[in-house]
Amino acid sequence: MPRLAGSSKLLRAMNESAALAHLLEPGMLTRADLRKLTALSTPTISEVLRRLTDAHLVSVVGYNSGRPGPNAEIYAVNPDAAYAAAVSVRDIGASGAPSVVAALCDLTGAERARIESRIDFLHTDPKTAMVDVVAELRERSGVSATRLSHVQIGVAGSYDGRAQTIHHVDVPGFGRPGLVPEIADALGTNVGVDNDVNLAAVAERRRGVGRDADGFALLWLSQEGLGLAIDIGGTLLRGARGGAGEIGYMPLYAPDSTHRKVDLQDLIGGEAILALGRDHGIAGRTPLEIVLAAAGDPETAGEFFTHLADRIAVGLAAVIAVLDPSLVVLAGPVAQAGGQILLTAVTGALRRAAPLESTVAVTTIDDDAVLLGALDAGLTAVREALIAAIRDNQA
Amino acid sequence: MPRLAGSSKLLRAMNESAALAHLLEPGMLTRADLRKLTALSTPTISEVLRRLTDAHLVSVVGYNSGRPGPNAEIYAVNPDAAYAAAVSVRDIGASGAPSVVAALCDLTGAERARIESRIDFLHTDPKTAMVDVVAELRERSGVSATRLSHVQIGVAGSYDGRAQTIHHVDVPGFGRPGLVPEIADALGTNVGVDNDVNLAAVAERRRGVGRDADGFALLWLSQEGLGLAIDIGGTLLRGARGGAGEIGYMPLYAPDSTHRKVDLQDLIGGEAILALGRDHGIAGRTPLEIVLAAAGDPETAGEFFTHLADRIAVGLAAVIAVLDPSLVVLAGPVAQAGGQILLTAVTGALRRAAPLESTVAVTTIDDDAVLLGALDAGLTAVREALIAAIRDNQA
DNA sequence: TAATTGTTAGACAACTTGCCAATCAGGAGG
DNA sequence: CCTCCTGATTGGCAAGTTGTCTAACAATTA
Repeated sequence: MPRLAGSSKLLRAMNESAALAHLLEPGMLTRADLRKLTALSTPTISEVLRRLTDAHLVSVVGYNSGRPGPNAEIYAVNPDAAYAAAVSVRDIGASGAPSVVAALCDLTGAERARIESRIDFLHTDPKTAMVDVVAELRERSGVSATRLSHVQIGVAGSYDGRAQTIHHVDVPGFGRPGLVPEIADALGTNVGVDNDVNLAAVAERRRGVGRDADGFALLWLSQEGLGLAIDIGGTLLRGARGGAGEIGYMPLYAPDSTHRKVDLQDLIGGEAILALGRDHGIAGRTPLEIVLAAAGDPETAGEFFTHLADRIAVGLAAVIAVLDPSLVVLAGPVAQAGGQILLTAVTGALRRAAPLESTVAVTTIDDDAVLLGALDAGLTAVREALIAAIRDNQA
Repeated sequence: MPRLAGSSKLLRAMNESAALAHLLEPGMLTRADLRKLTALSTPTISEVLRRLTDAHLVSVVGYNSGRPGPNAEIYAVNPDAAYAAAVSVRDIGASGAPSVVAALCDLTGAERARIESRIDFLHTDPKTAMVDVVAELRERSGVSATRLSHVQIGVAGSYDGRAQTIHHVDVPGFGRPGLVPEIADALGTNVGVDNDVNLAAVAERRRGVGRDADGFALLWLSQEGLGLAIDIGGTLLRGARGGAGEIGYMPLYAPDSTHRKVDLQDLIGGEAILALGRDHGIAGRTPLEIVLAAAGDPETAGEFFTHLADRIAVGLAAVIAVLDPSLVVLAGPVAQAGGQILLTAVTGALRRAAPLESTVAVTTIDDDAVLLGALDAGLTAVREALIAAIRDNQA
């Protein structure tokens, strides 16, 4: 595919990139390992490593012992070569949960700082909020501004990468056109924005049940709403204007037009779960409380989850018919609360409703999936930037 | 991305590949053109072209005149360097239309032969049928077996590339596991199989309204059934088992459970169109006849197409919610018969039903879209094989 | 002693720069 | 109108540069 042409300089750049790439996917590698991985000769590997260490990108972290001969040097990427930060922004809601969660990690992915705070975006400008949060992250972890190369923002809304604008956001101020470039400018780093559900899918791909899947669809059920993320071989499907997966607005077919227009949000959104809970006599003020209560009450649980699963299957059947994913992941606070009971219910409902069989699973991520996914996304952005920089600076 | 490493041989291979790739996307190029495209120096370009001509992959096709200096040689890819064939297989049906349409083209895409025939697969083994058809194509065009490097088969069914098996086929015999490798073995070429709708989308991408789209969804409405193809930046989304886009089986939500289970096929499949025609008093024995009759009868047409469009919008709304395509293409014989009237009706219906706005268009391909798409797909396979062969033979 | 690590030296392959001859278009002069 | 000169372009050749590979070697450890 890459119809790339060039001279020996390109060759060197490629070889360095390849070595760095192998060292980045968490590897403590000796020269011999790299020789096998890249099929380069010993002198070349030595030269490449010399350059990378000179650039402070990799360093010797240990020595291999126990085998005949000199102890081989073990190389690893320098954790402090670059950092990535992630900020997860969500609507405050009634729950009083923190509206901003942020973290910073080094090049190996180790988390160095985390902040949770309640910012009222009705009275705070998004740009200054982002700048302040990132500044505090840097302060707490002692990271200089120059070494922080990417900030990944996650927000509930669809991000139009072409227009660099966030659509369908509930959080005040974030819909303003031109905001993202402004933030990038103020931060002095690269800034990525993505849908929160998409970022949760990134986390699921790297650390969750999606690790070995060649693709999956992730249905996110939260207090506020629902969303879908589509992972195809590790890359996310975003759609023309970032609107892919906005299935909350998916209209449902009603044969007799006397019914008012129904969409999927009406079926499995927060309000719908509240109503469904009431119908089954389950107490709870929020959707999450209801699902938790149902999961803890085996008697009524079955009925409740069967009905909920039938509704979920309505949406998933359409998704499966269109995408044929090998795996469907249920995630988000509500789905996580439903746990195994919900999983078996949905599996059964899908077997009845969907023509193609897909494996269904519940997320295995306990931590804040959106934040972790944002960290992961930021990290890969940093790594690709490093590799590309090496490829270009010398070409 | 390609963390490729190597030595000078790789470099030469890459440069030759790059030059060939530029010559393949239909280009009559001089050395100077290639210099600008590849950023290589004159001696290198000369050497590369010398090798490519020695391999009979490219040749001088003319001379550039009118400018000062010697007339520059114009190079182009040798049309006879390799050939691709395409076979479109469809169920015979009641129409008596040919069940097999096949064509063969050279490396530039020029069609050299085309065959239409009626093969009754109840009494003919698919393998021998394919071999015979390809043999006749070769005979008519005078192409030797060694130069035919790829045969692309299109069939109404989902192809599982991993298991190399065709699922959900109506044509007898084609569902047999192991058939595709057998055909490839008998033909002695590479064989690709794909869904007919997917191939129509390939044609739409290369020669139709999808040419400049960064992605589109193509809804195929034919006499027999319906299908969806999803193009994302030029690559087709096939799903885990090739089942992506099988929206005929997409179940529709019926609020009151007294209704029997309805799927999209029941709404806009052939039978449904027949029934809809009857309801509107439109005569016709086949769905195509009905739509043609409706399109020719302005009085009842409006009503008919409005109702049909409403139903189409039901399916498309789900697709749009999941994928957010920038363009939706209506294709297939039925959609083509509906033409502009259907287009405006669907556009209106979608504006009412779908939350995201997508442009809708009708296919602009008059010829057999599936066959043309199969040719295109086969051609790109041949080209990529050529490029890869150059890249590998010398690496 | 044998195996392994990492360095050094020389050879090889491929690309680039710089130079040169050959070629063609256009304009000036006879 | 014909001829010749100028300028631009094409393509080839030689020398130089860059980068990798093979091979030999010193050093180290079980």
